[in-house]
Formats: sequence, structure tokens, C-alpha cells
Amino acid sequence: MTSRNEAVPQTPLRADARRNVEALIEGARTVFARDGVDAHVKDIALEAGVGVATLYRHFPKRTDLVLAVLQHDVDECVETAQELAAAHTPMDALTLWLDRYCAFVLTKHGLAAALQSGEATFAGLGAQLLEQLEPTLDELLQGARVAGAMEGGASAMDLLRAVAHLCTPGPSHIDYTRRMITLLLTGLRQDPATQRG
Amino acid sequence: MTSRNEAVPQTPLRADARRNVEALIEGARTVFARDGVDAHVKDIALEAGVGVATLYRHFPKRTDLVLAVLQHDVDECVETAQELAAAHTPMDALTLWLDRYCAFVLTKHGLAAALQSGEATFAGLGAQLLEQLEPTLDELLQGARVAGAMEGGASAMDLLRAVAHLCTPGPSHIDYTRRMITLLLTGLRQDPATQRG
DNA sequence: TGCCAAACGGAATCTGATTCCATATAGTAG
DNA sequence: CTACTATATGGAATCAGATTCCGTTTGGCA
Repeated sequence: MTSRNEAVPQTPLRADARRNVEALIEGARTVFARDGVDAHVKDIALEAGVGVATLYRHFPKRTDLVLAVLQHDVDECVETAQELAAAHTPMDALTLWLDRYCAFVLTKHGLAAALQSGEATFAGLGAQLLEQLEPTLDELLQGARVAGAMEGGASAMDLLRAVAHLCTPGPSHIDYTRRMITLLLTGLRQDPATQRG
Repeated sequence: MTSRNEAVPQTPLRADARRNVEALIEGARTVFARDGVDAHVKDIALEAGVGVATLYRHFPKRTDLVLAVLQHDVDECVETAQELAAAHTPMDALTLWLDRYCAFVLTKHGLAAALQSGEATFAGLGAQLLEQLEPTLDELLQGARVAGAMEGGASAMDLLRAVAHLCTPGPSHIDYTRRMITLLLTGLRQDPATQRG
């Protein structure tokens, strides 16, 4: 929940304002889930029980709201990894976490897709979110490598991106996604560099 | 270029209308490339040298235009496969074609992303395009299997989707994409089903 | 050459995002 | 406890862009 890049405002937010920000993020999550990323700003304000001006005060662009929702969930994802790492063998933790991460992306696939299409605004932002997850996965990978469970040449960032994109087809293709991730993990156990062509 | 699902109109298009449709697709391709998928309808009409009403007559929804452009390129992609299959060994043809396909998706990644986010309108349409590519890739895969070059359990559709999604990060990550595809191909040479966990 | 359905261009309309402003409130000083 | 003011708010006004309407033009045919 505590975001890595939470800009601390010059003058701290007033109590009511802080409450409204919370309500807006929560409301946005609800409405996005119900109506998709293209949900109307008005509906989000309504759901949060505030006026549109309030929404715009805290999130100057529609897209800032999308981002805030994602950020919120990314934070949760990081926490999950720490819990798993503490409770399982390295390879299990890795596999389990990728499942979680996969579920996360599936849920948010609409939002994730928006990150890709809206040229300027979002360029690099998806990347920024991934960067926050990277150390998390990297730790899991290191664990698995130390345990001798894999040797593949792909980095944590590579994998994050791969899984993120593998997951975008939508919730109805979990089987497909699983198969592809299995394929990737299988490939990871080899040294891919020399086998192409 | 000749699309698989080109609805034949009851009364054939008048000559000028046919010309305008061409101009619109071409213009849309240009403007999308320049301004992104969210380009203004007006600009597209301008580029094509027609009024907006003309655009709407032929493409009732903005998105129909996006689709038309994609369709156009998918057709080209299919042709390429046939040429490659005729000129190379099965595994080479497969690898080369995946490179082409990859380039195709990279170029169109904005359009492709739009397919994912705009919930209702596009749902299943990305899939429809992929279905047109499927027999193409399937033939290449069969060729490679017959030649004994692979045995993996992923289907043509699986691969198409995987590559499509691997390519979405954007043009600046060709290295990443290559590595991931290599990883997939490596995994494909194994029997993935039993190796997970 | 004349007819008229098909097609056209651009103005009008409609929808939804963003901004403005008069009013209300949290937080603080007296 | 009350007054004060910067911060925050709600809803109306504005703006941008997509879609529709309608009077005019044109291709194809008798």
C-alpha cells in the first residue's frame, strides 16, 4: 500500500481531502472492474461520493487515476512475494509468485492494455510499474539459481514483461497462459543463447 | 490483400466509392502511424481527401477503420509465409516468418493494444485476426515437425498469441523480444507438460 | 442526354472530459 | 469558543472530438 514514489506534498493534505483520495481510488477500482478502463469519469466520482471537480483536483488526468489503481495493486504484489519467499522453497516460491503475478495481470489486463495504446501519456509508465516489481522477482530468481534449480539467461525484467504480455489475452485463456509460462520456464532451464535458428 | 471476410455488398460499390475506401484505408494507415491509434477522425478524412461523412459511410465506427488497416496487413503477412515456405527449409521458414510476424506486431503494437483495452467493441476481434494467421503458421509448424526439428506441445494459435503479446512492449525492445522468442523455441524443443513445478 | 439512387461535403448535434467559480470546511491563532 | 483563511468542494459552464443530418453532386444506365 505504501508506494515507492508517493510524492510528499509541500503542505500535507487536509483530512477530508485524504479521505476523498482514498474513496476515489477505491471507487475507481470498482468502476473500472465493472465498466472497463473507459468508464466515465462522472461515474467514478459518483461511486466515490464526490463531485467531478474533486476527482480532478487529485487526479488532473483521467489516466492518473488508472495509474493510482495500478500502483495500489503493485504494492500488494510486492508484499505477496515476501510472504511466499519466507514460506516456501525457492523454486516453489518463484512458481507460486508467477501464478499470483499472472492473476494480477489478468485482472488488470484492461488497464495494462491502456498503458500500451495511449501513446504519450503512458509511455514508460508500464515500465515504471514493472521496475518496482523487478527487485522482488529478482530475489526469487536468485534464490532458485542458488538452489541449482535453473540456469537460464533471462533476467527478472524479461520474465516480468513476458508474463505480463502473455496474460493480456483475457481471463478466458488461463490454460493458454499456463502453457506458455510452462514453456518459458522449460526454456529457462536450458541455455537458450546457443540453440536458436 | 484480398481479405477472407470481405462482405460482398448487395449492390456493388460505385467506382468513386471504391476509390474513396482505398484512400481512407491508406490515409488511416498513414495517420495512425504518425499520430497513434487515437488520431482524430477528421485528420484521417483530411489525409484521405474526403469529408467525414464519407468516412462514416464506409466505416460506421472509428474502430472499423482500425480493423480495416489491420486486416490489410494481416493479408500481407499470410502471403509472406507462403513465399518463405517455398524458399527455405521448414525450420528456417518458421524462424524467418516469426521474425516477420514479430515486426508486423511491433509496427502495429498501438493498434493491437487498442484491441485489448476497448472492451466490447474489440472483444474477440484480435482473436479473429489471429485465426486468419493460424493455418499459415500451422503449416510451417507441421513442416518443422515432419522434418524432426521439434516436438513441443504448443499449438500454432498458442505461438501466435505468445509472440503477439511478447511484441507489445514497443519498438525499442527488439532484443528483449528476440530473447523471449528464443526461450519459447527452446521450450518448444522439449516436452513441457511434465517439467513444471 | 436525362434520370435517380448512391455518394458526398460540411454544418449541426451529442457525448463525455476538463475547467471555473461561488460556497463550505479543516485547521489554527487569538 | 470564535474568527479567520487557505484548502477543498460541488455542480454548472466550457471545450473537444465523434457521430448524424441534410441539401447538393455524380456515376452508371436507359
